[in-house]
Amino acid sequence: MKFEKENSAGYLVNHTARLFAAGLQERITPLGITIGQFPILLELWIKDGVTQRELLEKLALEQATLANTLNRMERDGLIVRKKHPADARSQQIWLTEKGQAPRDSAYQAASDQNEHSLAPLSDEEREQFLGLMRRIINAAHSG
Amino acid sequence: MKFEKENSAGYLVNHTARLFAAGLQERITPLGITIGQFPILLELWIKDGVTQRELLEKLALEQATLANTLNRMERDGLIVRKKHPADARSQQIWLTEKGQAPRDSAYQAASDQNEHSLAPLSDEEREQFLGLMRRIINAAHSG
DNA sequence: TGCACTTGAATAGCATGCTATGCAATGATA
DNA sequence: TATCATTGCATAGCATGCTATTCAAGTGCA
Repeated sequence: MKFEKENSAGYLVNHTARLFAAGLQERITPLGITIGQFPILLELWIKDGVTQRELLEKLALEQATLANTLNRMERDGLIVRKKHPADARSQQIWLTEKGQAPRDSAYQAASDQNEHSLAPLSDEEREQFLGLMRRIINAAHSG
Repeated sequence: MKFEKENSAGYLVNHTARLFAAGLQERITPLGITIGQFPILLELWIKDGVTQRELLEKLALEQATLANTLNRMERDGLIVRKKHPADARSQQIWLTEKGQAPRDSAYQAASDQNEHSLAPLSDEEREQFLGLMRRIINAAHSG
């Protein structure tokens, strides 16, 4: 039997993901944010003042991963947690000024990185690529 | 300005990679190996007795990442490091019986996971998917 | 030969992400 | 109302992967 990693979807997708991550990392480090914080910030830039649970519903992360990343974001001054008025177990998560500021630059950085990594693909191929991944993800979550 | 993560290649590829990783993890845990060890084992199953540097050339990893994972593999009894006869700085990395044993089951596990994750795609689409990723990776390494 | 440069590898320190566990607040129910 | 289950979250502990640093051993050259 044999197995070639270069023909393995799992290996290739892992490698590809690390390339994207490294590129984005480099672009957003100057903004004072990190790649793990990025998806969380994307949600908070749409709507903050939410609970961790509400945030979790929009993110493909485990609860513990989110809690840990929020800890680092609070440490870094990007967010604050405030008492929830109706439920003492939970807190509302608010962006600070420092968390709000990098929004547009971060959007731009992510767009630039996507453009850079996808440079070898035509527009049609880029759409194919996104579509294939969406189908893989949907299938994983349903079956 | 706005930015939707579900339309971002970087976000989707990260999510997809985590799905593959989680699935493979589950399949190979019973074999006593982990997903980080997997690519290294693939190379050692082809040829062991090599130096860390030779191994590194075949893997898309940083030197420190490889050294750390090899440490855990040694701790877990999958490999042994033996003195290199000609260069005291380096060592030869050999698979133990425990490192050799899971080979065929591991190949099968990875194939099964690929098959499972790619289930929603036709054969042609799977080839497209692999081809697109190879082009992204190649472009990243050359430009 | 002696000294500087390079190479091979280990380590420190960190972020990301996971599972498992703990715990307090809330809710439901007898 | 007292009890038990559920919920929301934090923490411990780990693997993976990165950058930066260190260090010993080898190499090259004056």
